[in-house]
Formats: sequence, C-alpha cells, structure tokens
Amino acid sequence: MSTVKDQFRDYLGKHGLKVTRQREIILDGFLSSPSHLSAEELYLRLRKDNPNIGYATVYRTMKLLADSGIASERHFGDRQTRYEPNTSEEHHYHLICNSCGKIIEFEDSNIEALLMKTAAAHDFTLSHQRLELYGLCPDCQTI
Amino acid sequence: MSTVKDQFRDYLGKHGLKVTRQREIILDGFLSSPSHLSAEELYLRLRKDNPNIGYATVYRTMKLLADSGIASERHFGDRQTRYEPNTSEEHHYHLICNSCGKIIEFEDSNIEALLMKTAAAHDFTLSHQRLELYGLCPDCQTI
DNA sequence: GTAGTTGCAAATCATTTGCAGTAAT
DNA sequence: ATTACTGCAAATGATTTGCAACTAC
Repeated sequence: MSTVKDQFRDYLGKHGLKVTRQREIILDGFLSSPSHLSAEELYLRLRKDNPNIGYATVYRTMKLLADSGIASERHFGDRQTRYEPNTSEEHHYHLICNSCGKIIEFEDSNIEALLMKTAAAHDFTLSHQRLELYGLCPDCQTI
Repeated sequence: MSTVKDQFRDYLGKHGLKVTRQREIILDGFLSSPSHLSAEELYLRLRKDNPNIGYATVYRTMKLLADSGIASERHFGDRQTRYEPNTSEEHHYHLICNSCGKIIEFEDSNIEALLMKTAAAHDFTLSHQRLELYGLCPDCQTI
C-alpha cells in the first residue's frame, strides 16, 4: 500500500528533487492538522516543535504538495491561500458560515453527477471543481 | 424605473456619501466593460479617457459598488480580486478554462434547486454561493 | 563532489491608508 | 461652511526570490 508520504517521496524522486528533513516535517504537520490551514498557520504550528524551520520553506513545500497532488489550494473569503488534503477521488464541497467562519465539508453524489453533466454539455473536460455555499450556520442564526 | 446609476446614487445618499465625478466615471466604466475585470484592469481602461483618475479611487469605488450590491467580488485562480455586475436575482456559475483562461457563465435551475436543498439540510441560511468548474474548453482540448 | 535546499532578509504584488488639497453638499 | 473625496506616495500583508551556507544524493 502506498502512503501519502510514499507518494510525496515518489514525486520528489521523479522530479530530481530531494527528500529533506524539513519537507517530511511539513508534510507530517500538514497531515496531522485540521484542514484548511494557511501556510502561515501551519508555520506557526510547526514552530512549536521545530523552532528553526523557515517561513519560506513552508510556503515552498506547500506548493510542492499542491503540485504533487497531495494538497489543494483554496481561497475562501479572506486573503490567505488555504490548503486541504486531497481525499482520494470523492469530490467534496463547502458550507462556510459568514459569522463564525466555520467551514463544513460535505459530499453529494447528486450534485457531482449534475456538475459532470453540465461540464459535458459545454464540451468541457473537467479537471476540478469548487462549490462553496455561504450563509449562517445553525449556531449563528439569531432567533 | 431605477437604473443602476440611480441605485448607486441612492446608496451614496443614504449613507452620507457624495456623488462625485470619479465615482460616476468608474461606475460607467465598470458597466461598459467585460465582466470579471480586476480593479487594476479597470483602472488601466479608465486611464485612457481619464488620465487623471487615481488608482486608489478605483479600489475604493469598487468596494462601494460591492457594498451597494451592484457588483460582486470574485476570486478565481490568480491573485487579483475580480468584479462582476450583480444580475438581478438569478444565480449563475462559472466554467473556467485552465489553458486559455476563458470564463464562461451559465445558469442552471436544477443546480440551484439542489444547492438550496443542500443548505437547508444543514440548517444553513444561505446568503450566496460559488460554483466554479475548471477544465479545458473545447478550443483548448488537443485531439 | 554536485546539484538541490534552507533560512534569512530583501523584493514583489495586490491592496489599503495617511494626509494635504479639492469638491460636493 | 462643513464634511467627504481625491490623488499621491508610503504602508501593509501575503507570498516570492536572491543568495551564501548547508545537506541529500
């Protein structure tokens, strides 16, 4: 079985890039953190155990993770780029609370089927998709 | 009948803000340009006829247009914020070509109904939604 | 040993803001 | 008159890059 770490090592090898201590630390940190962290947030988390790790290295490595297909870059309302692990092949979507910022992931095969059909109707070869629903979560709705 | 220009004047008046020559020029320019322009692109267009208009004024005015409900801010792959006019109440979605950058808008009441239902299932009060399908447009698909 | 990598600081890019002069109310 | 607005230049915040020292191969 191939773990995500193997997948990354493999990608690095195939591209003449090196497996370094920092890259492994960053990948580990990314995988064991909540989803949708920004590079800066991940950097701050990693700092705790690895005070010597560099800001730029985190940015560079997150780009590598995105290139290797392990992570996806996302932009929600704010200015920062956020990363989420790529879950096998199931697409998922997001509900985002305008008030508390909570991000809820969900999947829906009906939606997925409909989007596929839509892309096909426009002769588009689909690579990826983004669906975000913004509103107020149950907790933030005043009565 | 209320035009978009009236809507903007109205918004300004109600908020103790002033109707200025620059704001009218920027609104006109925005309305007569292709959709999905960034503030910078709009600024460059406006410059041609109004060499004295300021960069910051365009940014500030685009924010006003967004606040007044005339325009919406959007983020596609790149770093810039893009603006599109708000078309009455029909929601629309985007197909974006990874190769040539073309942006195609479409509407789909089936998708819309499904999204409403999904939000309701999570007890979310929906405010707005984003759906983007990325891929290759017919022209960019190599055979 | 060679080529890629790191960490720092400086650079960049989009956007925002302070301020003195100007214009709308 | 008063208060908001403009345009410039300088500031900011996120991200990128140049470079000399370092580390994986």
